[in-house]
Amino acid sequence: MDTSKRVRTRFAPSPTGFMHIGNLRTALFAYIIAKKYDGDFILRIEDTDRERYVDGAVDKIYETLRACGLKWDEGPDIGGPVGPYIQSERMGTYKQYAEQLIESGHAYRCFCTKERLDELHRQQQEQKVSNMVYDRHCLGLSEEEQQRLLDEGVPYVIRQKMPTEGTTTFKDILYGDITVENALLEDQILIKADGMPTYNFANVIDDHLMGITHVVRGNEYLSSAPKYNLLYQAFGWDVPEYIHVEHIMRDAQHKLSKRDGDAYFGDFTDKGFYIPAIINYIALLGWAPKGENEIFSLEELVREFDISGLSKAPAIFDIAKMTAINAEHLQKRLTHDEFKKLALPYIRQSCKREDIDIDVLVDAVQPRTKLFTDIPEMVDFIDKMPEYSTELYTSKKMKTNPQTALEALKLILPVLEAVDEWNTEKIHEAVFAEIERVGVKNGWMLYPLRIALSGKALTPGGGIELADILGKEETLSRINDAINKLSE
RNA sequence: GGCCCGUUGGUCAAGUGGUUAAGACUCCGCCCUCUCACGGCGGCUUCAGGAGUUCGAAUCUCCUACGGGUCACCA
Repeated sequence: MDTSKRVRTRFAPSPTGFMHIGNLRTALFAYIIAKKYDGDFILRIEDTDRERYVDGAVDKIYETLRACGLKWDEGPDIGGPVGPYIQSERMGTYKQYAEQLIESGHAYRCFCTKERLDELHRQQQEQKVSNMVYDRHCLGLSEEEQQRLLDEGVPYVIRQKMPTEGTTTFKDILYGDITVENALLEDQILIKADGMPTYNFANVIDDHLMGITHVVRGNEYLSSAPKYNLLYQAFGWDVPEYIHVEHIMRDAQHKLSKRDGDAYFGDFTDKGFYIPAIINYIALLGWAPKGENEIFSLEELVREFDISGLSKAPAIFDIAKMTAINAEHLQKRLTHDEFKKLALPYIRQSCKREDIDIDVLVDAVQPRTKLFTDIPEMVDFIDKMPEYSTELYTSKKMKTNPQTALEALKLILPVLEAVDEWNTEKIHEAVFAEIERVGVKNGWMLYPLRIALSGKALTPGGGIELADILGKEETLSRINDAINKLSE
């Protein structure tokens, strides 16, 4: 990879809806590469297709990129030296360059109607033509004929004139040199009948004018890349370096699509994923770090990234792995305060009580949270003791059952009543003194306590932690209730 | 169908002619333990197939198979 010039990459989405996770990953790699080499990351909106334009989609792009921390150095909202950064505002430019190509003999006007093109296509299919390309009907038009059609106001497109012989080679950093026969290349449309440029043309013009040095894009553009090279050559411009990244798949046969309900960025935040973890995971899809660690913040990704770690094969999306990465971030990377801030809204979904020790609760919840959405169910027993069966007191391993539980709770009640300073340490001290005095195993005493305070088989923390969270009054009250329940 | 690209365990993947073929996730056991989780230990499972080149191939070459991409006045 050539980094002798200032590196400039771009993310060039079309405002056609939500942010696909594969698209976001392309943006991520473009961002990382720019930042890795202290370069610029540019945002350009490709809105040349008026049919597919969706209102609000541009805002969605800004919003998602910002949420992910992919800060752009130049873009439609903040401007920059090579704007405008919205293609629909650059119309004159494209037309002008296309005309230039006509004059230099690299392009020509085509007046073919949609009907003729459809018919041509139908015939080619019928005859099983292997290389179905435009038949260059309008290339043979005389000057006079062209002028006549122009005068009549017949709509036309501008097509690129491909060489009929030889080969074209382009270079991709990942794939190396790829060579194709020029005869196989179609005379692709550069300017549409409505005057708008096609993606294929606008891209080349903008990437050049904006000084893009490295084009990071989806693998679906790999086969059209030779045509771009020919365009660059026709203009006498330097060709940028390409990095085509493979798709993210649902399984070996299918790309991740909206049908699966988990193709868009928003789908994952809705499911309780933490944004830096999403970024971390998608970076790992199709890229492998040098070392063994795979938990990274965005800044660390920039530091660790190396182009040689990129994969040429499609990667299958694995929600289980993403969940594990998410858990790592939540449990290990976040401080108590950071986690508290993010988790509180989820805690409050099912736990409204204010008279509990929230910090102890947060500490209990954090190491057990894989997804934020796990939290409400985890803490719902705090507001209200759930209905539960006394069979919960039975544990083979702890050697407990409803009878021993009643015994244990009766012993523990006065001990807890006597605790003055209500915190985990003091409660622990008092309870363990009692355990020692009675001469029983920890579990024999503590397991029943946990059940009595929660009514659940699984809880965030053991009996002592729960007691601390609930406070002295509530703890004693719940133990009394349990004793009554077990006495029946 | 033509052209282009790819193929290491269930998944992500390291590996660039000589390795007991890393690591992570998943799953299963065991340990730790006041449940679960965490943590620790261990296990299952991999070079798509076939020819070559070579003393030696997951690594190089060719063929086959399979998969993906592309063949729009969409991007």
